[in-house]
Amino acid sequence: MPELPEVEITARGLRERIVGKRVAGVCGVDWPRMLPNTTEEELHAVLVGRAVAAVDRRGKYLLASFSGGVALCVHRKMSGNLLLRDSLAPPEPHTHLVIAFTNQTELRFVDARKFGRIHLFHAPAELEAFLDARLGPEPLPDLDGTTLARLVQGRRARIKSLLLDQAFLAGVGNLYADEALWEARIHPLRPASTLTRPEIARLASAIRHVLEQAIQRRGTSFSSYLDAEGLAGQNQDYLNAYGRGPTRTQPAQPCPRCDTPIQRLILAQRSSHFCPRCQKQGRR
DNA sequence: CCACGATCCTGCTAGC
DNA sequence: TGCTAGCAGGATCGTG
Repeated sequence: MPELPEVEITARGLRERIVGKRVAGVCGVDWPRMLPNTTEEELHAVLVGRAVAAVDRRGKYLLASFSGGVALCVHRKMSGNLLLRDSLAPPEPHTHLVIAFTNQTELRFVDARKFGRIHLFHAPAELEAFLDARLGPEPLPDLDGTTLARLVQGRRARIKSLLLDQAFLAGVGNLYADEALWEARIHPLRPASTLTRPEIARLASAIRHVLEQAIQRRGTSFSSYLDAEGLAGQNQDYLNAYGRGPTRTQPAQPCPRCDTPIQRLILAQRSSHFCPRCQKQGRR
């Protein structure tokens, strides 16, 4: 599940390698629904001959800008990967879009689950409007207690629901929400409005910390995440809460802080993992 | 404002 | 061994 750190690593990898490269062709679309506002034909017509001007990230979106202000906005959802390959390299299964460059390399969008989407924008203002309608502030580099307190102000939803809401805060998903709440010792179901100022400060710093650590470890390859070169990250070896609750087949793993078995609960149809001793529910 | 359920997809695995 | 049912989950949308 690519969240902010995984998208950041991919963006950095691609930035190094495709900025300045010129598009030779667009092909391979076998799943039109992945292009909600364009088609393979339009992408080909618009992109061929243009050079990549920049590769950026906003929230979990990867942005590839081209000369002339055209931009692609990629959301990988659960299983999508963006791989830069030699044009002669054997094709990956589940490739749904290929952007070929004139230097014999190509960017491949590979997505087994077909949840990923790519939008085309013709001008920077269109892209900005799309992102602004969906994304709250970026947690990196400098989310602090004051900012988070302001965001939380007047919100009575459960804190984890807010962390998953991209319009509340951009880039945090299920995995890093669980990790940040564990680190800050806050129960996922706590109504946001009941968080104390010290708890909010701890949470802000925990969010920054778990994201920065994951970036240093080149992302969490929990299921299918790979970077632009097709390499796995390392952060899955350092998770404290996520994936450590009991499952149908596995007993709960201990909390690394206090050895209490990690618990699991379903919130917004997603698993939440937390330590019942370190992360007290408190009053509701 | 907030919660919840449905939707979209398919690889994986438990269990028969 | 081979099949099937159930699970996972980000964003969006409709309902209460």
